[in-house]
Amino acid sequence: MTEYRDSHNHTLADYPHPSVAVDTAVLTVRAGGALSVLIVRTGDGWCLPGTFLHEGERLADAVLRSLQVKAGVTGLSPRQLHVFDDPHRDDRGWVLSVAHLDAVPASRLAIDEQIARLVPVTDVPPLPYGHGEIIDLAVATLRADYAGRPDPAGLLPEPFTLRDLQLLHEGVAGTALPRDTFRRAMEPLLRATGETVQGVVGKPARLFVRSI
Amino acid sequence: MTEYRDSHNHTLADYPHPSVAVDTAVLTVRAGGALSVLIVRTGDGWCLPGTFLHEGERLADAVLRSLQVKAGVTGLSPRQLHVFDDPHRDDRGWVLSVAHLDAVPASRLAIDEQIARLVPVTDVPPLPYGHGEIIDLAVATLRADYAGRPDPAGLLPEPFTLRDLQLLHEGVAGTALPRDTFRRAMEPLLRATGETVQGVVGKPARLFVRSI
DNA sequence: CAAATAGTGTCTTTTAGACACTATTCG
DNA sequence: CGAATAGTGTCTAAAAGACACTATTTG
Repeated sequence: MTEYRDSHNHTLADYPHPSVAVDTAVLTVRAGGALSVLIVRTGDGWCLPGTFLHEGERLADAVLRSLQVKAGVTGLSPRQLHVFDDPHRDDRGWVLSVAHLDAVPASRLAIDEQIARLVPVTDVPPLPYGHGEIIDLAVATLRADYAGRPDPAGLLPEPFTLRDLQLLHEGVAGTALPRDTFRRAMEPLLRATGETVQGVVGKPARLFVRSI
Repeated sequence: MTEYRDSHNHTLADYPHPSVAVDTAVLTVRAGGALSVLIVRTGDGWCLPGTFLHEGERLADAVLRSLQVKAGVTGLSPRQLHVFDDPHRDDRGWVLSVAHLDAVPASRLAIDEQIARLVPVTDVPPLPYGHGEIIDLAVATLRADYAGRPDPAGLLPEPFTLRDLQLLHEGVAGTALPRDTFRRAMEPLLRATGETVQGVVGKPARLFVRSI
């Protein structure tokens, strides 16, 4: 096994251990098209949902557990962003916090307005303990993911039209995207179901599913 | 402060805490141009250098401490890659490992061949505990960094010629790069000192320093 | 038909790369 | 001079974007 002995030849049990927490930026695109983040009420203000890691628990499971409690969400795939390790970050003691990103369809968020809110990422109130920084990192990460592939986080229920997909990507990017270029970039990465949307004004759009 | 209470309303002190370790892929480009990684001897085989986090210590400082001991290196800038959190990863108990990347000029590595080796990343022996995966992640991260900017890790002593820079980038990338395209991409991001190399065969090359 | 939306052809601009040419040094 | 290396002009191919055109539906 790895020799984690240091220069004084101490081993695992000799040192006090930190508490480990997870904090998560839950991102979603709301009906209006705004990329938004979930924040929860704490004492006097707001912060990202988080919890302490339980014994023998995986980080991703701790994230899911905290979101289950705070927003009634299940079955997602948290992604690690960064470990915040300033020993004086938390006044209750030595706490490492592992920041996560989780993208969630808005329809799967069951938010109790008393304890949680969904706010546009362009309009986040000041948050304590570097949580604003976590959101910035999460947004940048999600945007990078969406730049090259169609809905990698699966925010859109299948099947969908190219228009649906573009509106979603514009919500994530926070800017308009050129329609023709978007189609040419994304269509090769999709599979047409052969069906079209019925009963709408205009030429019926083809329906697609993610193919890769 | 953040409410890290879970659904059972326990707090910080109620749970056992994990040990936290750091493991580091130290990457460098050797004289021959090969991107290489530092591995250290452990009992029967080899692994990445690592250590346990001491009380109140920052992760980056633990990384630097472990490298000081294992390779006599100081003053670098470790970069977090990923937290490995499988509770059964380490048979001595519950250990979270934060994988890091640190790029180091080969000239600053003081390697005692009895306890450490520098091996090309194309020729890494099988390593235990996911350390091979850490190296893959570190290499991909370093290559992404080097794709767009001149020597972002500062592996090359200033001033340098465009040829020196290209040989370094080719070492990191593991492939040849087109000379003219490389120059046109990098020159705007450098500042010419106005000096040239003296006493070499061929037209004397201009010297540059990183400008951003 | 008008309005609305889907889908595409084509032109321009930009960029990466290929290639070849010129420039300047040493021996 | 020839060998070696530095530096650059120019052509081509590929990609992104602008623009406009055609296609198909509802009302």
